[in-house]
Amino acid sequence: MPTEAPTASRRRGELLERAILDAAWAEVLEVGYPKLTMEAVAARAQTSKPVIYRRWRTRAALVLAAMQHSLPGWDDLPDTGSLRSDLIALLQRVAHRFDLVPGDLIPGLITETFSDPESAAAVRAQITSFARARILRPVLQRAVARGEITTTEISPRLARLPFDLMRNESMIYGMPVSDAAIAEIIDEVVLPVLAATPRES
Amino acid sequence: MPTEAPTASRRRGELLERAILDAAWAEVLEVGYPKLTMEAVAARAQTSKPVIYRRWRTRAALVLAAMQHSLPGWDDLPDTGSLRSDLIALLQRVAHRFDLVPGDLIPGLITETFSDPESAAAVRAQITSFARARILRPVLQRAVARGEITTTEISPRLARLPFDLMRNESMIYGMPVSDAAIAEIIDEVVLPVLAATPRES
DNA sequence: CTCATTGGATACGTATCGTTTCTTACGGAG
DNA sequence: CTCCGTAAGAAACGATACGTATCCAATGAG
Repeated sequence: MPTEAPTASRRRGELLERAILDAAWAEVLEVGYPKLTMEAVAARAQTSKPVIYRRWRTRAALVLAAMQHSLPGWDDLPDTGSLRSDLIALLQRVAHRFDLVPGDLIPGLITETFSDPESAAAVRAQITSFARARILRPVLQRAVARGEITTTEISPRLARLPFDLMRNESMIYGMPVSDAAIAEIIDEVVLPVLAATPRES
Repeated sequence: MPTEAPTASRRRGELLERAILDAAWAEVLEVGYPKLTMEAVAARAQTSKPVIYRRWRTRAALVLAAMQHSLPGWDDLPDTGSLRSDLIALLQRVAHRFDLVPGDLIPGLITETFSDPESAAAVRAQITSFARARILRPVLQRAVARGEITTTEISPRLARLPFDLMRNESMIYGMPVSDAAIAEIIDEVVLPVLAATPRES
């Protein structure tokens, strides 16, 4: 009787890959990004360093893949009755998503990919994935239908604005973005600028 | 005749401290934050590791001190004639200040101080030093005098807004913030929200 | 059944860590 | 001018993780 399951059989392909990504994500959650080592990931996944290095050339690439593998997708937001409450619900959902990611991970990835434009772009794409998720769009459409605003055609900058402010808040303070901060962002910045902008004559 | 000046004499106190901070800053500029090693700093400063560790317990503390030691202060902004051009000038100055700091440094410091609240707060204080510098205040005062806005009494959130957006831009893209981005920030966000906000009755 | 592929174990040399030990230069007190 | 406490500086420590090379065996395709 072996004291520990000696790796029932030798894994390959998808199965092995998922095991490594799961191990990497578990390591990030447990020890944080700066203390994550390839050796620890290999040990946790019950494999060896070369197997990992064959697939991901750097720690950053591995962890980015692990993050994409582990984070859930975006569900639709229910209609909460007003633009303001829709926005609150949206940003609270963003905040909850941030909570799934250790606070040192995003800045860590930015730092380590800084001198490699390709990986830096990959990190940036992940960070700004809100844009691709088109998560703001339905909120604006409902607001137009209610007559609260006049158009969904806002500039890219404006569409980014709430998310940029959330990301900034999260990175700077390194803790969950509070409901109070969300309310500030919406009431003092987002709603005023949405109200002011599409006023054509 | 010695091939290299063998450290003319043994330095102490202020002089030594400045030499170390200068060496640390030079290293950051040369190799970037992730590749900066205490040994390299010691070598460049012509001293030894224990001397550094006696003063700063971590790499992050050393580099933060080096940054504070090396960055210039804030000069007053000349009156450029309008709120918009004043804001443009202000954010361009912020952008130039960002250019003095390698793009991987701030996220690197955030990452490494993440699990030590005290150092994290020190980093945060440095990052948000715009607030303490009260650099926005005179711009608003002049705008009030011109009749462009009605009050300088804006909320802390609004006072942070331009800087938060600049910082976000800089961290995400890891390159100098373009004049186009500055113009977007001002024309699509800051000015509209300033115009919309202090409208009482 | 055979064989090319690739997982997995191991070990290598290197780099840097943070600390310890020891010597010696400096500079203030008397 | 001398003495002596303080701190600089050199060297070496064990530890850890790096990224790579080598080797063997399990696997699955044909």
